[in-house]
Amino acid sequence: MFAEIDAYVNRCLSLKTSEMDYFHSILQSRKLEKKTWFLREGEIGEWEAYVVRGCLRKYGMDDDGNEIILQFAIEDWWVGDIASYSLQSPSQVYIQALEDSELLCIHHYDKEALFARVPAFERMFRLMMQRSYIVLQDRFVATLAKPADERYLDFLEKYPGIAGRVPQHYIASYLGITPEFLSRVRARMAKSRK
Amino acid sequence: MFAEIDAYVNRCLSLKTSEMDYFHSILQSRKLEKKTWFLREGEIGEWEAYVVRGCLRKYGMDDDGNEIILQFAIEDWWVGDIASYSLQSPSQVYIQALEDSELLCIHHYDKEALFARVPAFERMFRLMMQRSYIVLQDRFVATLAKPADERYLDFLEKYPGIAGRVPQHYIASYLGITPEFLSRVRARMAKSRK
DNA sequence: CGCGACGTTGATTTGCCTCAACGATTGTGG
DNA sequence: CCACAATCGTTGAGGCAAATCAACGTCGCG
Repeated sequence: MFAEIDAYVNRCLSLKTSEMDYFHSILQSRKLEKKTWFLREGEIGEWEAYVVRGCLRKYGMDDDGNEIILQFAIEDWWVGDIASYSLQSPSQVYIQALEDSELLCIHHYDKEALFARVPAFERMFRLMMQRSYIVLQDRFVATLAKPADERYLDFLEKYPGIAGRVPQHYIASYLGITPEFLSRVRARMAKSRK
Repeated sequence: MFAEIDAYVNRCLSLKTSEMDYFHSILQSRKLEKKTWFLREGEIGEWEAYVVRGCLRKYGMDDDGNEIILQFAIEDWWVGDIASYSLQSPSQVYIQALEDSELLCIHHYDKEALFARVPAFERMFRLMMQRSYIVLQDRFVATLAKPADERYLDFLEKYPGIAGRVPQHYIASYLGITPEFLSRVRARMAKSRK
């Protein structure tokens, strides 16, 4: 049950058994059915989750009611609304399972207690935030600087595991384009490859 | 000399005098003249900087040679290329002073040593990364979801201190539009306000 | 079977870009 | 202190990438 997350932790830290045991003791296992929500807009993001199995999406709504996908989370990723979680303020995003999923969840309070008791975990979550930031910045630059077809190819290359796993219109949203336009991009690409 | 950064630290941590002294001992004061670079593309980002006084911009280049502004850094902000700094790999961005500036710089190795000696600093930099991530995510969503004129108004409201301080075409770049288009946006707004 | 979720395609529109020319301001060397 | 060059902002004409709106085919599934 803890095999995957332990490997994740050990990639960043080296801990005593007792510290690892404490970490395990605050994790809560949870199963999430396809199409159910882990977090809804307006709720306080009290939980952060490590994905053991499955696939989720984090998304927000713009003023016209269009969804904007902020993140896909598959195995070995963390997902949560950092803004809401850290400020304990109402969330502006939704987090929803796209497949039946298995999570290990950590509560805000338990995380703070964890930091107090095993400060090394500050490091793990710092490194996690750093990686998230780098990924987001790359994506931001690409969205401004590259046309949609290149961004689509980049996505296929970077996340081959996700592309075949989620509906196409979610990928369009992740890329910052409409489903219709992604369809045209693909049609154009298929034609030019012949 | 350390007044501002000490206040920054004390907002996150409470430290002993000896720990603070050690922190001071690894900081290196540096002045940067207007239009000179703190970091250039291709260099390794060995330094991270706290801005005591002045104003800098961090920017990348797209394939057509257009600049994309990733961040403005004024007083009480940190600036550095996290990707290059944490991976010690060649930077893809430039960091340049827009005014004569005064920085407190910390070297990659000294930061690691600091973490080893005073683990509480992991917390400070974790919180810093979190805030940066939240800001970037907001900006990303706005760039996808809102038209340029709204983003411009948001910017004026959010960073009144920056808007009057840097050339307009840098703000355009920050907003993800061309200088010409920002000029038109402003013209339109001035007309409709009459 | 019938219905909803999904992808495709066509016609039209639009937000923003490109290129180009032009004043105004700033800064700088002689 | 002036002359000249950058730098900066504005404006116009034309173009393009992507959005919008709408219709239609196709699956998977209760």
